[in-house]
Amino acid sequence: MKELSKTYDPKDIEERLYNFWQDKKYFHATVRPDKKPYTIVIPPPNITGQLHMGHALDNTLQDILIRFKRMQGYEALWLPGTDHASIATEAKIVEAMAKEGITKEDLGREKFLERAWEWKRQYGGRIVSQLKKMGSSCDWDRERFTMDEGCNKAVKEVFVNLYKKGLIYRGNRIVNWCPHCLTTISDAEVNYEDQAGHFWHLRYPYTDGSGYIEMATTRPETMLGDTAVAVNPNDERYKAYIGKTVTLPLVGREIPVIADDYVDMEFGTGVVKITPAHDPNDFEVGLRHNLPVINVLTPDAKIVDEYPKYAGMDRYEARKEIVKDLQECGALTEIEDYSHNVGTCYRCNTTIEPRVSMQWFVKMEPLAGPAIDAVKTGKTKFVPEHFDKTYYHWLENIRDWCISRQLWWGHRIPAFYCDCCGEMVVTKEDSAVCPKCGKPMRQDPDTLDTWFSSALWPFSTLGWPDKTEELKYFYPTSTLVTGYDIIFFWVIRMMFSGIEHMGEVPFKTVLIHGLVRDSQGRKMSKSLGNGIDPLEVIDKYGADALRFTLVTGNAPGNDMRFYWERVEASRNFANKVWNASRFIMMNMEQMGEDGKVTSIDMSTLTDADRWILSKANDLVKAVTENMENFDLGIAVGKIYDFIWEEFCDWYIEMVKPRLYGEDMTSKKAAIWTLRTVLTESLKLLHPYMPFLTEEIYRTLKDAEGVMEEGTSIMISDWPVYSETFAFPKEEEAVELIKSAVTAMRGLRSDMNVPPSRKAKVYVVSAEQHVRDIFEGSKSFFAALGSASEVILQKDRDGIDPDAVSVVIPNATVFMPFADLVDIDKEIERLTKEKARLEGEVKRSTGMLSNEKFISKAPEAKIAEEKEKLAKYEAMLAQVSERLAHLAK
RNA sequence: GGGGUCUUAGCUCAGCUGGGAGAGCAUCUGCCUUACAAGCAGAGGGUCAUAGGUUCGAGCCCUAUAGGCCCCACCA
Repeated sequence: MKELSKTYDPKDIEERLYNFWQDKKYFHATVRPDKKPYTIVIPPPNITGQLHMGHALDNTLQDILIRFKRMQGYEALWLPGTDHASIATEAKIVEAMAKEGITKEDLGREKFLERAWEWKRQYGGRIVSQLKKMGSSCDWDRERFTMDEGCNKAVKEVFVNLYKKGLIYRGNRIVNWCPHCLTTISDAEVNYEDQAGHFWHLRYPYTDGSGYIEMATTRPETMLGDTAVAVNPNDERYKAYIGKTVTLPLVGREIPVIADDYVDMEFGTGVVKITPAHDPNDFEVGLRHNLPVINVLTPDAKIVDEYPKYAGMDRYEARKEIVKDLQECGALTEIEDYSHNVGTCYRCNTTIEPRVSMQWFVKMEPLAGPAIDAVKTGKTKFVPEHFDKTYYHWLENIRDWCISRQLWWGHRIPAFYCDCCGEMVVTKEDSAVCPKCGKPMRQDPDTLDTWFSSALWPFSTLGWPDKTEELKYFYPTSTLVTGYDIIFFWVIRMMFSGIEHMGEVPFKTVLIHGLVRDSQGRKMSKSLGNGIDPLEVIDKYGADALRFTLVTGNAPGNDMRFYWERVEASRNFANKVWNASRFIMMNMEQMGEDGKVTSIDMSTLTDADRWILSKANDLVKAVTENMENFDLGIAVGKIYDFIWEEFCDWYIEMVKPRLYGEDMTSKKAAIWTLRTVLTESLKLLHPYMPFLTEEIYRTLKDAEGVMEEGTSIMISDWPVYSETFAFPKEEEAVELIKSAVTAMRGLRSDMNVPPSRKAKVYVVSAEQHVRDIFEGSKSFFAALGSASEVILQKDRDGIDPDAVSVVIPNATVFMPFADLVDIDKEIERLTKEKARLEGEVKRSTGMLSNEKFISKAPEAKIAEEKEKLAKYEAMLAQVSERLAHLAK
């Protein structure tokens, strides 16, 4: 048998076991019609990314579920992969190239893509190897990439399908434009933040010279593109002016005063300048009134050449100039401080610029409806449930999704144009010939939003559009695990895509988790520099400790704070398990062949054995239920409590006298029980702490002499609750003794009697069965209660009348160490105890004499309360009697 | 403006279908007891934000209030 070190050291164990699992193909899942599938697809991390705490949490949860289900006998597939992350990746590559002094354009599309793929080869593997360090049991044979051939095929299929159905269209619309990334971004990719700005009050003169109309703007530079001034049709102040024209200062353009409901009479002067090219609302107003759209900005947000005075100026520079000029010509009347909401690019934080351009869109309304219904009818459930409200709210207010991006890294839009006649063809083919003029067509230069391919992830990774066996077997997937921050980006898009293309929801449950924050509750971020590197945690405390920390005491959907102290506590628990196992195996070894006892005559089991077996049995039931309900934090808490308190602090201590004794039958029963309970506990703990449990499990199997080359806890059977191991009577018996021990320890502590000072202990009970319980557990009762001898009696005969005592239900325990005891202190103790019991009796009596309680409460509850009352009354009587005696 | 969520021990958080308030850390007191001092045995510490309501019974359900956080939203 292997020697186990005194403390658990994860360092040399983790990599070895991970390789062992991989070599044995234990992570691999195949189509097996005889088994039920359980499927999770990983939220693919960006290839540019490094493992952070968010990944660590997300992947820990997935691994727990997949390991649990695998042990339960499901064909458990955890399908991994990475995301090409078009904007993020392209930005990084462009940045790297900038350092070499070259631009995308210098390189050209083809060469740039070569570079990008090279980048992917270089960094795509990094995040994968980091996931492996977490212990993630992904089926790496099925690893995918959102831009691999299969995903590309799926993307083209979907695009063409939706286009044919009229759900994808091309249009000249106002979109969110990032002047830094030089691409459109979707509504979901815009972050809004409050920015301090100004309100510039302007007056435009009526062309007929009849005065001025006043309004305010936060973006004076856009006035160059104004094509109207709008008022509310019901606004009495301006009714007379509707239809007149004003002359745009600096520009000299004559523009109309129009009436539109959009204008709020109450706000400002009730007049709004309309710039259709640079404001989404103004664009809408422009459409309603047929206003010209005059673009004044270049893609990188500089003033266009049409305005020579400002041409080439950056939008903010131009703002200063224009404000100055407006002031000079008297059009600017006032500057007011004003804080307003400004949209920024979620990638680079640049203030976005609404811009009118020709883009591709997905028509959302027909897709959103079925996605809403799927959750309403329970086909897909959110855990916790309340996230369905967020989901509905988003889908109910969704706007068309702009999917074209002016980037090179991504899936190219499968549309082709004829430069000759303007014909357009949408096709899955790589090239097209104009059906009208027979000339080769030019493919759309744009690529698709990254999320367009992520949306197909649950089925594209299983082979769709081909009708593969995998797709049939593993789809729909079982559980999606992700953070609440990407419900909008990803979850809803997978939902409508799955429903639309597969005819079935992509997953049955969405398990939502929160954010891992720093110890002060702040978001971990690069700019704050407060991020904790999961790899550093693994290096210092082991992957198991990290995983344990991330799930303990956390409820689904809630954020958590990261504390090193908590990792330390987790590490301590790992060490506890390690040492308990070490203790058991040391004893097995000492017993030689007898230590390998593989079967047991149940009749040789003691009350203590039955008690812990029964407790373990209960635990199996509770943990399994909790895990099936995704209450992983609760489940792991129960495992922790059981192992540390019941098993280590109680059972192992109870069993020591037997292990150190001579009675081989009793020893065997003890060893068998220890081993059985340990094995069950390890299995329950395995999804949370895979490395530790595997290492112990294999060592234990070795000690039992049943180790085979492929022996592994991860493919062992999940424990099942069994009536055979339900021992309610023994549970009760041992709980009684535990309460006696606890009471005696408390008394010794109060009286300052050290455990080394042993004493005779008398257990007095009129009831035979109580004396029997103590008789059966004498050996460990003495050990745990620091007794030199335990004497069972019906009454107090022969016991030192001044002996201190504790009262438990139906018995009094006397410890005669008179010389050590302060009688006044003892009286004080008993008086306190008496008061407590009187309180209990009062409460219980009150409840039971309440007629409404008796008539309305469930019977079991009433019976339970009656039992309690009887118990407390008996204890109270004993305490009172002791007190009366001592008072004399 | 709309929606969500939180408020429980000194700190960070659990508390699953309503039935006598829990953990970890911290604090205090004893213990190097041959698995573990990363440990063992004790102890202190809470009007479960506030006010109503439903109920035999509320930390949990309902309503309002206060404060914190988050998301969504076109007020120029």
